[in-house]
Order: sequence, then structure tokens, then C-alpha cells
Amino acid sequence: MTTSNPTAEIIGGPERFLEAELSQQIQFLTARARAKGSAKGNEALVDLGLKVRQYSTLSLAASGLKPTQRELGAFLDLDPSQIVALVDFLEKRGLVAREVDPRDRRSKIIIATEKGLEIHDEATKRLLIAEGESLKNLTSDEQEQLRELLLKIAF
Amino acid sequence: MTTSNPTAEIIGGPERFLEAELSQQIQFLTARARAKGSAKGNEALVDLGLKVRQYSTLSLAASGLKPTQRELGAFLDLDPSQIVALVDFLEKRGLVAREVDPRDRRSKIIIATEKGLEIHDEATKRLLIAEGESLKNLTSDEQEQLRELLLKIAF
DNA sequence: TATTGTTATACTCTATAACTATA
DNA sequence: TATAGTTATAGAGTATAACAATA
Repeated sequence: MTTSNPTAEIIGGPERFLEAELSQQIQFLTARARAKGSAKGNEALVDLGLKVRQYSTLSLAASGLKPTQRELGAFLDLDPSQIVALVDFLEKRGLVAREVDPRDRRSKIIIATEKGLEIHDEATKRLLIAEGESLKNLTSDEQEQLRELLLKIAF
Repeated sequence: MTTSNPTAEIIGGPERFLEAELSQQIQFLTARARAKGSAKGNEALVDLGLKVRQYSTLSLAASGLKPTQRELGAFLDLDPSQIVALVDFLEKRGLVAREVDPRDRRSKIIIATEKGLEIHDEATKRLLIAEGESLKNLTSDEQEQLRELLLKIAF
């Protein structure tokens, strides 16, 4: 019945819930945007064997800022044990290396290898394309506005 | 050493990673914003025994739009089995009821009970306060801009 | 034959506490 | 005594497939 009746299709489509007050809550919209975005992002990276979470870690390791594991955790909002797992993964793939911090031998600085830098460049390229698709309903100006607004609330 | 040297504190603070290119990617900022937002949201609801995911379901049940479980899944991007678990939880707490759709007895319409409506009102009030805190770095105009931009990309 | 809700199951993600080595 | 990283483990969240009732 539902499939044979086009009116029912329209009535039953999820768009009708746009009028629910939930759809006006910024937190809900943010959650939806990130769910769609990270799905698209993971899809863009699947051929490289990476997920967005792993990419974020690799990206900081490739930044030249020489993050320690603790700093990665603080910035990515992950606890130390999750960082260990992420760095283990990237290290086994030869994308990053652990270097002992000479100023504090308890700390380990995570640095991208040559291979890591290459994979990171390719991953960044693919992610920016995916980001463009996710934001295709926005003009360039709007994308810039969005970035600035998010920067003000993300940190 | 780190704690006794204020300079090291500043150098080592996570703010220094704001200059990493990762911090300019909208997807990353969106993920961070929602992580902070849903943490604050869950915190705001903890006294009501709800999480934001459960609130979303309750909110649609309270909207008067008479969603079926399938529609809830489509709109909230959750698969049917997750909806079952969510509705089970809310039903056991007496906040929603399952009603058989007279037009298709396979479907079940989820409707908030009186108690569900009350809890929903209180939860909404608390969430809006939490949202205000999350967005305290934005002016009212900026919050409205953000809502409109997110609406364009969230669906 | 297809769809809705359900159940079972496994997989990932996240959170916590205990351990080691360094400070 | 405190901190960085590690390990182990359990809990929450998510994804998949098979099933019964209905279309």
C-alpha cells in the first residue's frame, strides 16, 4: 500500500519532521551534520584504510607541531588509552613513529613518517572533496561563515 | 617540571594545535562541536534519567506528528533495532506508548503519554539552557545564522 | 514477494582502573 | 607524590542478519 500510493510516500517521508521543534535545536542539527559528515569522510578514506579518527591523529602528527600522546588526547578529547590504540594502529602501518621527548622521557612525541606524510596528503585531498559535497548547499561565503561560527564554539 | 613551569603550561596547552590545518576543517569542527554539545546535553538531562538520544525520540513522540518506528529510524538515522531499544526504554518508563497504526497493522505509532509530555517539557527547558551555554560565544544573530546554515546541510 | 517490528549477535567505541617508568 | 603511557576489562553504542506478522 505504502509503495503503491505516491501520496502516502510524501506524507510518510521523513521531511515532515522538519516542522518538529527538535529540528530547530542547534545541538540536534549539529549531531546530524556531524553524522552525515563523518559517514562521508569515512567513505572517502576507506580506500586508504583510514577512518576520520585515525586521520585526525595522523594529521596532528604530520603538522610539525610535535604533539605528545597526552596532547593528542587533550586536543582530540580522547583518553590516553584510546590514543595508545590509535598510535599503535598508525605505527604498525608505518605512518607515524614514537619518539621519546628528550625533555621528559616519560612523554612520547608522535611524528609522521615519509609514508605517513604522503598518505596524509592524499587523505586530506579526498576529505576536502567529501567536505565540499557535504556542504554543496552552501555558497563559499556561507561555508566560511560556518567555519568561523564553529571555531567559536568548538574550543 | 611541567606543573612547576608556567611557560611549559602555555606551550604545552592544546590551544597551540589551533594552527594545525585540521582545526580549519569544517568536518572536524563539527565533530568537536557536537561532542561538546552532546556531553553538555547529557549532563543537563542526567537528573531526568534521559540521554539526548532518548530525548530526541521522546521529542518526536511528543510532537503530535504521530511517527511510526520506521519513520523515527529514518529521521534519526538509526536502524530499526536501535529504535526498538529506545522505544522499549521510554515505554518501560511510561513516557511513550506504542499504538498500532490502523492503516497498516504492521506499523506502530509512538505517542508520548501525559507523563512523557511533562518530562519532555522539562527536558527541553534544560536542554535550551545547556544550548545557551554551549553557544555563549555567539551573539543571538550568530546563533540564528548557525541554525540556518546547519539546517541547509543537516538534511 | 516485500515491509514492520523484533530478537540475537557481533563489532566498534568509550570509560575506568590498575600497572610501569619516569619525574 | 604525581604524571605519561600502557594494559585489561567492561559498558555503551552501532551494524547485520534472521524471524514472525502483515501487506
